[in-house]
Amino acid sequence: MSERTEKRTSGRPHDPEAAGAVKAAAVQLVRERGYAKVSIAAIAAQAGVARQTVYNRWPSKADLMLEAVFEEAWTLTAEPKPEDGSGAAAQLEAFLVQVFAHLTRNMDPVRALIAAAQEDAAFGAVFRDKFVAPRERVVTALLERAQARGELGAERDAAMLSAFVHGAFWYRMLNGRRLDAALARAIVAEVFAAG
Amino acid sequence: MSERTEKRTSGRPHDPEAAGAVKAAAVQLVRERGYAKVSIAAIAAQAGVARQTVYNRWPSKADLMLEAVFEEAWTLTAEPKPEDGSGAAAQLEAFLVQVFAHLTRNMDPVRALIAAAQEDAAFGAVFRDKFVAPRERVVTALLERAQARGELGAERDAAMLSAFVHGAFWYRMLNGRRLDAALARAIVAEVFAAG
Amino acid sequence: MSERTEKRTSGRPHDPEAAGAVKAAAVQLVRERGYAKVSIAAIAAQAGVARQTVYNRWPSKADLMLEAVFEEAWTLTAEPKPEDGSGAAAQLEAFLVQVFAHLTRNMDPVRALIAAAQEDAAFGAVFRDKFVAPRERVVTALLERAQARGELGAERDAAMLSAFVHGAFWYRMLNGRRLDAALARAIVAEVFAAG
Amino acid sequence: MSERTEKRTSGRPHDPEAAGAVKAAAVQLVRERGYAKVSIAAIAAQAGVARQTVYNRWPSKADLMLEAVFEEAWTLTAEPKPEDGSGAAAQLEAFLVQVFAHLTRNMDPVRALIAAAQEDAAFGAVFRDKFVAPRERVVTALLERAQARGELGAERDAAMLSAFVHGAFWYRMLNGRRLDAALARAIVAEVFAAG
DNA sequence: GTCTAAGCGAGACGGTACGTCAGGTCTTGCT
DNA sequence: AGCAAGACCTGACGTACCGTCTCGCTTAGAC
Repeated sequence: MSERTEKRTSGRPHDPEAAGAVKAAAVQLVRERGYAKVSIAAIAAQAGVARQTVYNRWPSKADLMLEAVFEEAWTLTAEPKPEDGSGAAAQLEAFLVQVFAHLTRNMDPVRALIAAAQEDAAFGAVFRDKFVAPRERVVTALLERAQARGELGAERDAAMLSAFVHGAFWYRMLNGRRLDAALARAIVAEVFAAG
Repeated sequence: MSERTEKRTSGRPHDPEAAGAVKAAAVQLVRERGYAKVSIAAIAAQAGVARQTVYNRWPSKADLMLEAVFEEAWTLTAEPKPEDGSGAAAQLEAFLVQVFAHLTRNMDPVRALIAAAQEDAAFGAVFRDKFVAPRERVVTALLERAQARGELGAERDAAMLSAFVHGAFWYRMLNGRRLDAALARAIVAEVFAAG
Repeated sequence: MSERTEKRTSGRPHDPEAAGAVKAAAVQLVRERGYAKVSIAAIAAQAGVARQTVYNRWPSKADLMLEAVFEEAWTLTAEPKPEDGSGAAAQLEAFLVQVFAHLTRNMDPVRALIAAAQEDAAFGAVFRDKFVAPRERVVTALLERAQARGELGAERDAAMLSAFVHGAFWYRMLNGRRLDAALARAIVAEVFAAG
Repeated sequence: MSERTEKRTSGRPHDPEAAGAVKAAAVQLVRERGYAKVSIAAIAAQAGVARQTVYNRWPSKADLMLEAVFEEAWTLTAEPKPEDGSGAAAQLEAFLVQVFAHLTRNMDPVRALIAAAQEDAAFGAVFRDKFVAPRERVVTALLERAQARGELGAERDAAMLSAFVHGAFWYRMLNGRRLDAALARAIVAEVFAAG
């Protein structure tokens, strides 16, 4: 995620294990106690690392969390949907099921990250660029393909519908409800309700 | 908002000015600096009130904020939509315009409250009961009336559509976009797209 | 102890039980927890009395304590030593044994009062007038009678010796040692050592 | 006073100036306002140091005071009395004059420390070990040497006399009287009165 | 028998200080 | 030059008391 291209010429290199240990500790502790109750000191201690080492790499707890939680998600959902012959509705449902599964496993950290994005504008921008926007684009592209193939009315606003879709499960998630297959189905049904 | 039925039988009564001053100070400071950068001490100082007085009445900054920001909103949106002869689409749009106006004026505190609801489960429950659920019910009821009058397909899921509607502007708001009349129009258009 | 001569003409009279309950609660709590850890609120609660009622009667915790602890001691030691025919040494020893018994029973409150007298000059003055000076005078008078009867050298400084005597057991007490009959005997022995 | 034998192997070392500044500020403020009216926050501010830094090093105000006030006194009185050929009475008087001078300069902090020792048993123990006991031993040793040289009756109880001596000026000091050369002379006179 | 002054239980109020915690920076010696 | 360790400054937290102040309610002696 942070392939810093500038080569540093001298000095001790970054401990390759440190970053991983910190991220693992961060995710674990957040799942155990919740984001707000985890301090950087606690993460460092859990990782067996000095507190400064955390500061050396991430400017804030939220940035660390973003990297820790979404490393896996990134590769997972960034890949474009393959044209597998199924209809757009089925593709969307499959995508949502996949996303819901990941979110459900990381519910607390994700909610915490969305919260952090509200309170810190700079982090919010990074969060949207790295996490929110790509997913929104995936759905928008999917819907546009559906329109091109006549599966969705050409007069519909694909970008707005994509926001509807994400909004629907954000709203559920942020209000503490479950994200399950039934929800994915219901969302898809409403999106395609008008034929 | 706080129709406390239990009569305080004895003891010095609450200073009626203090609560108002604190809430006013809270709203003002949050608008100026943002929720996270406002301390309870600063609110108390701005209100000309002892810090303990704030703790006497509200268990947390979020609870204070909830009361401070939504006192007005409550009376505003709790009132049932009058049957004014206009169509459901127009009613929904009017409702959304009204809500958007209030949210826009209180954007930062509202985002902060949603964030707080993510980090503190107890507060989240209160927040949902007092603020989220009533608004959701207003829209659900509106859509159900629309179904009863044939303005919306009977097979649609009114509750889910209501979540769509709220989700759409939550998603926008939480990602730092404006809530304007165009959005209200677009939401209504998509909801009623399928006739 | 507080025969306020000014008669109040009207109004509800002081509750006669309140003062007693407060003093009893004060002594009990101090013996249980130590002076510093007892708040006026706790005393009032224990006495089943409003906090203000305590403030109505005593200007400070120390004043309350002084009255609570020494009501009994006052009558006990204020009475002049009877000329009972025994020698001055025996009289002094008897007096010390009596004082030690009372101090031992109220060790913690007494130490707390001496401490309070160090930290609050106004209270210190009262403490000395009401408690310290009378006891010192008793011993001084006793020693002067001893000099008059030739039991103590006329060249000795009775006032200084009295300070020696009190100093000896203050020093012991303030350093957490017991005040027992052996100490009384040793003090008397040294005072009369020079014949 | 604090020969901490454990070597700190790593980590940032204590700021050598901070501790000194804090102790100086503590002594100064106590002399100006009295112990009870000095808060840790005020000491830290006066020293130009963070409040937490004070908590880092001393568990309580009393511990800080003990170290601040008696650093000088420690070296002063811990040194054994040189055998300078003068008599025990003269030696004792010289010692008392020296002690009185130091106490007089630090009257308020010392009284506060004695008070603190009454209210906090743990601190009291430290206070006695570090401050009271050594001084008592100096006098006891002096008196025992006097006995060995026949300047003081062999039948006298040196330890008790030492307690008399200290008790005499504690009693004076704790009752707000001055500690002057006349008192030193009077104490010595009474101790050696019996020859 | 009202009136009225004062005590009382209760508890909010303006304050001050407490001790804790976290964040982020800086300074050691070691690798 | 990164690392482990840890002291440092900053600032907010929530709690505990303090002493004062209002309430509504007794409780008597004065009118």
